[in-house]
Amino acid sequence: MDRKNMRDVAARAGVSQATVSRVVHSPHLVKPNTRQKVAAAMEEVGYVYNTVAADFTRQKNSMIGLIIFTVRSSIHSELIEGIQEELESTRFSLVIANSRYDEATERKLIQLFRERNLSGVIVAETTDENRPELKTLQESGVPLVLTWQMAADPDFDCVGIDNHRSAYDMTKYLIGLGHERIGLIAGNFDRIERVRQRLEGYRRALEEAGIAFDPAIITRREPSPMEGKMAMSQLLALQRRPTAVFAASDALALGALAASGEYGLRVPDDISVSGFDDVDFAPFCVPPLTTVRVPGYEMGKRAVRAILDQHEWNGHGPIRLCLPTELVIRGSCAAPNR
Amino acid sequence: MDRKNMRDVAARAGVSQATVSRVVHSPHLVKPNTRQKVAAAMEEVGYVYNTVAADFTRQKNSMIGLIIFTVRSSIHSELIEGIQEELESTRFSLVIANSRYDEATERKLIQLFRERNLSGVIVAETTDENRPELKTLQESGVPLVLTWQMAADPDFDCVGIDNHRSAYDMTKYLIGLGHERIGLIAGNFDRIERVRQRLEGYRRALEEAGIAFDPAIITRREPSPMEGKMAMSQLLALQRRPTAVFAASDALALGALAASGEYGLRVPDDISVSGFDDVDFAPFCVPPLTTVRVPGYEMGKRAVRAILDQHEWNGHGPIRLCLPTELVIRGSCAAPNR
DNA sequence: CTGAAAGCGCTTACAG
DNA sequence: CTGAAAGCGCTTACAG
Repeated sequence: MDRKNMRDVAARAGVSQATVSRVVHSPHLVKPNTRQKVAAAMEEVGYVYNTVAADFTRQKNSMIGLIIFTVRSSIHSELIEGIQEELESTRFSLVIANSRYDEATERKLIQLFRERNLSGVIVAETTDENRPELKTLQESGVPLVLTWQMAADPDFDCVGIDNHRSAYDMTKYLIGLGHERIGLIAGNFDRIERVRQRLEGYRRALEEAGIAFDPAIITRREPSPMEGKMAMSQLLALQRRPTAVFAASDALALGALAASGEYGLRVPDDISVSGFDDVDFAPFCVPPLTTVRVPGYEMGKRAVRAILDQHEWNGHGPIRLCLPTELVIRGSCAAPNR
Repeated sequence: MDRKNMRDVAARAGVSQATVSRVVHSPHLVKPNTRQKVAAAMEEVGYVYNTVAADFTRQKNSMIGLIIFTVRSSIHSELIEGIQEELESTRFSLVIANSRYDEATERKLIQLFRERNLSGVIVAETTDENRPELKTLQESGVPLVLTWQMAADPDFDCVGIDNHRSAYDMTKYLIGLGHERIGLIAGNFDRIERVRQRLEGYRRALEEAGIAFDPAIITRREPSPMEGKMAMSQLLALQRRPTAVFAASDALALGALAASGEYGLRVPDDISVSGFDDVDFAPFCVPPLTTVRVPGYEMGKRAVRAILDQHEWNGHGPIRLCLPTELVIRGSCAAPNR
C-alpha cells in the first residue's frame, strides 16, 4: 500500500490539489461543502500529510533545535520539558544536539543544524570556542536564543538568569553566617561563560566582605555527584580547609555531602555545603540542600516564545530576558563551628 | 545574501548540478580534479547543504524519533545519551516527542511523527492505550523499537530488559534477608506494560516463598521523589506496616528514604528500602541505595543499531534483545528488626 | 471560492 | 566520469 498524496485525495474528491492543500492550512478559504468532500476523501484514501515536503516547499523546517552538552541533569530536563510544553500548541518539533561536552562534536552539530534549515535554535550550553559558529548560524537567519545566562555579547538574544548575582547572593549568605573560608566547586570556567559568571559573583561577594580570594579552595569539575565527591575530598584534605563549600550545581553538592560524611564531618554542624539549581532531589538530600532555585521550566517556555516572537516580528529588536532566581535556605548550611 | 544552492556551485565550478551532488554523496564517482574544482566553488559561494531538500527527494527524513513520557529522570537521560552517541557517526538527528504523561499528547505526537517520514522511532515509554497507534506507525514502514522492556506482543521489535525477572530478583533478595512484609511503590501498572511486568515479578517471588500478596501495601505513583515520600508515609502509617519497601524507581526510593527519616525510622535498621534503575545519585543516598542496575546508555546505543540494521536488511526478522540487569547491593537493606 | 501552474533544491536512473 | 532531465509532494501567487 503506497502512501497517498494530495493529488490522490484531490482525484477522489473531484477537486484540485490546491484545494486539498487549502483544506489543510486555511480551511476558512474553502466552502464548507467542499471541505467536507475533501475531508471524506482524505479519510477514504488514508491520507497522511507530508511534513517534509511542506517544509521543503516553505523553505523552512518546522523544527526547533536544542544545543546542549548533556541531558544528564534534572535542570536541563526541566528546560526541555518547558520547551516541549510550549511547542505543543505549535506545529514545531524539537531536535536535540547533544555534544556530550565535546567541542568538535558540538561544532559538527551546529553545522548539521545549519543544513537543516531550522526555524530556531535554543542554546542550553556551549563552550566559548563555538560562539563564532553560533554567530554564523544566527547570521544565516536562524532565530537563536541563549539560555541559562545573559551573554556579555549583546548580539545574542538571551532568556537566562543572572549567574553573577545568584552566586553573589549565595556567597554573601554564607559570609553572613560567619564563614570566612568558603570553598567553591565550579564547572569549567575557562570554557563556559555561565560558569565564569558564577565564579565572578562568588569573587565579588568575597571582595565586598574583605575576604581574600584563595585559588587553593577553588576546584573545577564536571557536574556529576562523583566529581563533587572527589572535589570535596580534595578540599577537606587541605591544611586550612574551608568551613563552607559552595558547589555550583546540586549534583556536585550531593557528592560533596557524601564526601563530608565519609570524612566524619557532620553537615551543617562541622561544615556547610550549598548547591545551585534546586533540582528535584535537593530537598531530599541529607540534610536538605540549601541552594539557588533556577526556573528551568519557565526558561524553556520563554525561550520558545522568544523564537516564535522573532518569527512574527521578523527579527525586530533584541530579546534579553533575565528570569529571577531565589536563594532556597534548607538545612545544609549553618554558622561555622569554632 | 541569499542562500546558495547546488546550481550556484555548479555554475561557479563549470560543471553540472548532478556532479555537485555526486561530490557530496559519492565523491569516489567523481574525477579528483573535478572534485577539487567543486569543493573550491562550494567554499567560494559559501554553500550550505540543504538537508530538507535532500530528505524530501529521498522520501525519507534523516531523523530518528524518540517517544518518551518525561526527560526528568536520569535513567532516561542515559538512554538519550546512548542514542546520541550512536547517532553521531551517521547523518541522523534525534527528534524528541515528550508527552509529559498525557495520553492524548502522546497520540498527537505519534501522528506528527508519521507525517514527518522518520527513518525510525525509538519508544522509551508509552501507555498501553497507544499501542495501536504505534502499530500503525510501524505498518506504515517505519522501523520501530521498544525499549525498557520485552513487549508481550511479538510484533514489536524490542531492545529492553527483563523487568519481571529484575523485580523478582530484588524481591527474592529482600525475602532472603528475612522480610515477609514487603511493600511496593510502583508506577502506573494499569497503563504501562513495563511497570506491570515488575509488579508480576514481585508477585511471583512472594508466591514462591509462600507469602500472601497484600494489595494494601502496594501503591501506584508517578516517579518523583515527592510521590515516593508520600507513598512511603502512607505505608508507614499502616497498622501492620512493611519491614521492607521496594520502590520501582530510584526517584521514588529517594523520597521513601526521606519519609522514613521523618518517621523516626533508621534505614536499614528499622526499615529496608530498595530502588530500581541505579541512577547517578543512588550511591550518594543516605544510606547508599540498594537497587537494580539498568543499562540505559547501552540500551540507547543498541536501539539505534537495531533501527540502522533494519534499514540495511530492509526489515528482515524481528529484533528481540534483552539486556542484562544486575542487583546492586549497597546499604539500604538489611534483615528485619524484630 | 477554486483551478492551473510554477517552483522549492535536491537525487537518481538513463545516456553518452 | 559527466550531463540532461524527471520527479519527489507540497505551497502560493495569479487568474478567473
